[in-house]
Amino acid sequence: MNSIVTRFAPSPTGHLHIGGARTALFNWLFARHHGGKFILRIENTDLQRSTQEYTKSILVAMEWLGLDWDEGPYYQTDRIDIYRSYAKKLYDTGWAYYCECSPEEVERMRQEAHAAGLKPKYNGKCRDKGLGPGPNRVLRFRCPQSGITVLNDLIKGSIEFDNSELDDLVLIRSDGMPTYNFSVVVDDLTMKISHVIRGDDHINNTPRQILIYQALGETLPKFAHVPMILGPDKKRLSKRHGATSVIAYKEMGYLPEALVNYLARLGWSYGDQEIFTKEELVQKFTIENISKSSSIFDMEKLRWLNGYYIREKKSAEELLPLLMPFLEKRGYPPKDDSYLIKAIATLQPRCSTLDEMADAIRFYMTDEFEYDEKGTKKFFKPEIKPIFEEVIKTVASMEHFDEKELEDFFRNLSESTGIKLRLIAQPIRIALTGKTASPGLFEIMNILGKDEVIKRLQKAHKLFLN
RNA sequence: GGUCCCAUCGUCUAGCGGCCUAGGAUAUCGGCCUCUCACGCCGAAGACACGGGUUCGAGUCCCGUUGGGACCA
Repeated sequence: MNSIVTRFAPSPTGHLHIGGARTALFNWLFARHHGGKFILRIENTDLQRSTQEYTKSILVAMEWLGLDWDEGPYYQTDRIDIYRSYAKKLYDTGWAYYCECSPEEVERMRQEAHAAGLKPKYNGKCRDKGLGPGPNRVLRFRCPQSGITVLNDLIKGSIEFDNSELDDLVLIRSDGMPTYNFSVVVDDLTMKISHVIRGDDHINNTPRQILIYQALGETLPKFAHVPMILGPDKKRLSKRHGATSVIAYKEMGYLPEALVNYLARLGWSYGDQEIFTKEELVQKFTIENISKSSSIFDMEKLRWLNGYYIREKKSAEELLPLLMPFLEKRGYPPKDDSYLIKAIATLQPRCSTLDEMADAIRFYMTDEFEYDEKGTKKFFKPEIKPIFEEVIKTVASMEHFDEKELEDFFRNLSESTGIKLRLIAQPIRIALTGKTASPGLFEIMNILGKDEVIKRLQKAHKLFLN
């Protein structure tokens, strides 16, 4: 048994987003790599913005990604007493003091300091008043006024902070709720977290947290601050960049394996390798290989990777149940599994997402589709009419109607008439699919079946060749 | 504004002082394959932000500048 313990601690104020998912993934990978423990903790002390729906949604997203946790989910709201007992400890040892300054007063201090060209911070007015607990009083940390605090970050290296830059942060608000910087310390130390792996937007919070650890006489966990994920405009990835939640990618037809692979490679690398199974990631993941600079979320590469997983890493059989919800959403008439599997196999190299596949599969599901207007104009020329009729006639009389027989027939027809195969194939393709691009003609004829093919050919004949 | 972080092709990255004429992936473009579209294969174009040092030698180490980002306000 080793003592590696990591955690993911989202606030349920929104769906699990891409950045959070990657942080969770890195924590999970690190724990699994070392045979340690991965804990899930819900930081819901922001009562105004936290909801149960978002909590649920985050758990669902974690499960969908396959990031299983060994303990939790713990909820901070269940742990208020713990925070208060640690707060009392700090108060009893003189590391914390009560402050009765009103929010307006503190705001004024900041503005005055700012106006005077100083750091805008709390001026320590109540520091030495010796106040006890009481209504409208907050508990503040007695922050050292001098010296430096060093953060030895596993990713960024050694970072020094001047303690004089820090002010006496609030530990417990007047309503009795702990602040983020306090609860996170208490949680991480009581849960025996060995490695705190989180976004580097927390770097500036870390010296305060370190000072609290020290005041409590506790040993520090290791810190690893991973760089942010940015949007194409190099700003922190957010709603205005479009889909940012894991759930949204699920709904767009991305596979969890592809998203995990993509996220793992965003800000982390293993030589030139691009494709990783989850087992490989667990085996190969190290914090040393996390890059120090932020990275831009590249939807195009995710799309490529998802397409790769669809065509190379999944069988048509495996894809079927995953595709079903997308088919149902479109209200297609039901089809046999064996039929669908054959259809899916022809679409695998042609689709990057399940959503695309559900669109592309339309002509297999129904003959109610629009005909590509430019295509019909271009390929249904009067001179093709006798050929088209010959096709209907011969195809109707075919015995096997398999790919070989079909291909032989079309090639012979092309040769005997001297008309290029594509000029024969394209109107047929449009008649069967409505489009000028599709899977192989003989494949789709074979899958659709003779009766359906004849039916569609006759319909197109009536529409475009009369 | 203050503090902190970061800096290799458009993007993700390899590189941890000589193996670099800077490699891979994606995207882009061209070719091949071909019944169309994809897939696949082959090829092209494309980067060490800038300036000083250190060193026999710097993408790699140090300093500065510039640029970007985060946090606090």
